Amino acid sequence: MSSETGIAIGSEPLSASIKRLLLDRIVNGDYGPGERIVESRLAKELEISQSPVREALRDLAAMGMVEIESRRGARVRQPTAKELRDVSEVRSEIDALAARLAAPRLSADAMEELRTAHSDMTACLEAKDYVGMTEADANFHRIIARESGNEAVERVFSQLEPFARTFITLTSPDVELGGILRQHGGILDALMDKDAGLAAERARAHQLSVRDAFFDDSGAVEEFLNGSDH
Amino acid sequence: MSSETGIAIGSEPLSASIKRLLLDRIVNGDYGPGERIVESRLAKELEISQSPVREALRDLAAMGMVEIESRRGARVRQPTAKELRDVSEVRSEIDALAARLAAPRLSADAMEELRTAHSDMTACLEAKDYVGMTEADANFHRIIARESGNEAVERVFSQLEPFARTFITLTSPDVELGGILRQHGGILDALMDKDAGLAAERARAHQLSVRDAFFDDSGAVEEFLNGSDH
DNA sequence: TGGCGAGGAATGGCCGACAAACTGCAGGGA
DNA sequence: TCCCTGCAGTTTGTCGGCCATTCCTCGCCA
Repeated sequence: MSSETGIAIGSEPLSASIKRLLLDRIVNGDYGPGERIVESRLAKELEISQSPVREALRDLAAMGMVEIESRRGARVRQPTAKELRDVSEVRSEIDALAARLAAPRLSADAMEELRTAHSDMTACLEAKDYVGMTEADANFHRIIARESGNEAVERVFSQLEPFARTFITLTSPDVELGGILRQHGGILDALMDKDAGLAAERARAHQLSVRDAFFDDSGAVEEFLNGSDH
Repeated sequence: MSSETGIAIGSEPLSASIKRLLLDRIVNGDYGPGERIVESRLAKELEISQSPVREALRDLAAMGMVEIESRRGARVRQPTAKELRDVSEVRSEIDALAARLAAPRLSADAMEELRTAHSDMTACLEAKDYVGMTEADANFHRIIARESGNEAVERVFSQLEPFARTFITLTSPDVELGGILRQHGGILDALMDKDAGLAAERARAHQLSVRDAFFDDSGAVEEFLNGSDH
């Protein structure tokens, strides 16, 4: 389960719960691209005040998931195909750096985590559980980012990661997911061999192949390409 | 002038003005590292309500300039030397990517901007105007990021850039600033030759040399290294 | 003497309300 | 017919206030 209607989780601030709720709705496509999110309306729907909603929207704007124009409100950011490519391109460098840094310092525990994430993903693919697969996929890369020991890498990664989720949600059946798994396997192998250079190169190639998928495999994404090119 | 006491600028939201004000105070060192920023106190000082202050703090937290703990308030983030190194390392990849992408598509206007930023920086160095120099420095790199045509590069860059300013503020007289200028010159030349590979390599080397400055040149920063190394 | 719990002050989180700003539309004049 | 102007509805940005939690101090008890 990801999230139903319930919001409160323990003593966590309301705004954080709302942020997660909105993120879920966005990456799952409940909110259409470009759709407007009205603070007061959402507040009424959730039976809370405007303030926490406002804060959640600000956080999402900082992540780039929504766009806020002064005095004109927030709307779900529709990443153009170009932007998703842009993000993948940056990810190719970030993930390569992460892999290079992580390789020599991977603990046995972390390797175990990576193997688990990888087999989770394999299982999800066989079960055709694409949502679960995106989560496992994100997890795989997140572990590497964390194990890089570089806080800036972690932060940048977590900012860019939601875009990847949007991608897979949009293109799920079209993309050759088995290829992603194989690439992950290659990265995993290189990391276990503590071959930093190879791991970095494979991580980079992986993201670049994701980038290129936006052209070839996905008709669904292409329709977003509305004059964003110069 | 950067900002005095006045806050309002045109019809811009209050929170944005406050954000700039706080950023100024932080990078200029008016707020000590780790110092607490109390919402109600600041609101009273500026004779406004809590809400815009709160929002500004949230924005700064998203940038990593302050740290907010739930129910425990905000404090100025003190980047450890390790973290500044981390950021520089990420920047080395981001800036290299930016330079590589920008090289083949640089317009004449953009090149002119770059030359201007470079000579501004030179002038500031001669005038020993270190604050102006940080601004010109930031500008130089920002132009390249913008001209990369990759929105994700731009966004990530703008998130990481304030850390660099902290760096120079902290280390101003200690670092061999002339070296930075020479490196900028090298990047500029490569860009004008539209040599993407060379520009990228020089941009990367530039940031890595910044990273290494945290060890050699600055005693002021070293005191922050409190067990953050593993 | 030292640890521990009660009590008070400080402060963040959330609320409900309101004014200013923006949007869209209708009506009048060129 | 087209553009400018005024009006009404909607929504943001800001306000002031209240409650709950956290932090700190002080007195109690072992």
